[in-house]
Amino acid sequence: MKRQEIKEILSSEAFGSTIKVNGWVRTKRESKNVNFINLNDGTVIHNLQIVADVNNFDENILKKINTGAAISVVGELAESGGQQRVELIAKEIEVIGEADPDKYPLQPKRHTLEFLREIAHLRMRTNTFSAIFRIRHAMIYAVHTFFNNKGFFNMHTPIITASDAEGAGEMFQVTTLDMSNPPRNEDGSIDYSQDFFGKKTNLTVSGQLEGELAAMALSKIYTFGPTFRAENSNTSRHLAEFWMIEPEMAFYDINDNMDLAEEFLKYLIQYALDNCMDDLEFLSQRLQQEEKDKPADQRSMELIEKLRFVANNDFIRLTYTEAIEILENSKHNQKGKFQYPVKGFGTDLQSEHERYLVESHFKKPVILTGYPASIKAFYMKLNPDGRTVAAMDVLFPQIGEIIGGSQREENYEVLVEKMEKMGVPVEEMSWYLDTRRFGSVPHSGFGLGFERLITFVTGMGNIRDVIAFARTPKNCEF
RNA sequence: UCCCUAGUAGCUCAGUUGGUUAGAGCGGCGGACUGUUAAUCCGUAGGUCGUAGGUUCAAGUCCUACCUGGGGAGCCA
Repeated sequence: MKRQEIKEILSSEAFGSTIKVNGWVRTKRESKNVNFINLNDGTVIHNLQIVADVNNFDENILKKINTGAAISVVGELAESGGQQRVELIAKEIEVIGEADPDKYPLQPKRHTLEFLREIAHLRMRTNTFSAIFRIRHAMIYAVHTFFNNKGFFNMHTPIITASDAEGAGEMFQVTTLDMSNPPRNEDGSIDYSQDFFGKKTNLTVSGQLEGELAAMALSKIYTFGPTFRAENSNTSRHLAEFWMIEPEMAFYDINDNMDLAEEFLKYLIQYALDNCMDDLEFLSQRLQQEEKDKPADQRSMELIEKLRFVANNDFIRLTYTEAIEILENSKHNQKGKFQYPVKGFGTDLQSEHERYLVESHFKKPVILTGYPASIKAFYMKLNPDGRTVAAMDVLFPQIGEIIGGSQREENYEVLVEKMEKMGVPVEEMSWYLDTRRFGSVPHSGFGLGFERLITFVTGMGNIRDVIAFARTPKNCEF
């Protein structure tokens, strides 16, 4: 008999028909005459209630039906008199895999996210994490759908790279050399000519530079791949291994770039609202339980309301210079409430400043542009004023920078000059500079941290809870 | 990497100014009862108090170092 998935069973009208279902036991309630088993197979957040008449089953089988056990049930679909619409009256039950209740860590009780993080191999079996990973899948699908609909081409850019000039952070080295006895040059330095690729190599910190090469041929491309940063970052919004989406578009200026970024984010959020409502409602309820313990002024907007708000309202766009002005004139600053006082053009914006703009001043997502050239990467296009660049950061409440991007410097001479000024090795990058030598055009792109998006959409507080197995400093379990 | 904070039963926590045999709730197990909803009620087992040193007649409690978790900062997506 073919197994049916709980998602379809729960919307079925075929009362009286005999069906088979497989899944994992969430809870069992024992009565004198019947046992109630809540079964979940991960296809949907809701459980199917199995009703087992104790007189029809061997006591030893019922005893093995504990929280976490995998079972297969054949039974008759029936209307339920309880909280659920349908239930399954069991005729046959097979215990496929037992779960010793004395040892199985997930018991029917509230667990903290910190504890569940330690048992990440089992936490997908909880409502919270199964919801998160279903939403994560939907967002992956939505990313590809969005770009495909717009005529973008997906590029797989290299994971291993010899370029250490991307300037996006510390890199993980990739080597096959014997670490305890590496070959050495006469001066004592390591001889990488004997390494696998004949040179020093690392894991990629960004696919952008290769993405630019592709955009100079295919017009509009995007990458969606793993990204590795060996920064010693211990925060709720950083991972050493994460997934990044990087579109790159020829003939797009900074305004086209902003339009795309805003449309993209709204599309993704709307997609979640249209396709993941069951899971979002569950996560929302979970969050509201948590919020109950907080003082009223620290509570955040309800999850679904927040997502609708972002999907339906225009983002605020302003320049760095305007932002500095707002911050300088704010009562917050004049009362000295910023830990880092705002002192005119050139000061790098701190988290507290970004949060003030997004969460207190505008209460909306903000796109900041026109940053001082001195605090941004070499490849960003220099504005006519000669001191700012066409950079853009999209700032979201709670998570801060969700997108970072820019129009790229397409002028060969200007780019080389900036590289030399910032210590980027020009000769090693000649392949990159070729795009500016031959048929150079204005172009733009940005990077979206996928897990930061998922953090926002699910309302989770820690980025380690929206990736299956988080890699962070001193942590590479599973 | 820096600042703050925590580590006591499977989980979440309490444990007074250092003072006898270390407590609760949840979960587990046993039983009662019941078409139940994380069922309810009664009973029961379960702890090298993060690790290593130190102070003291006496340390879960005080001191030092280290490890790990959490919050914040920097770096960024």
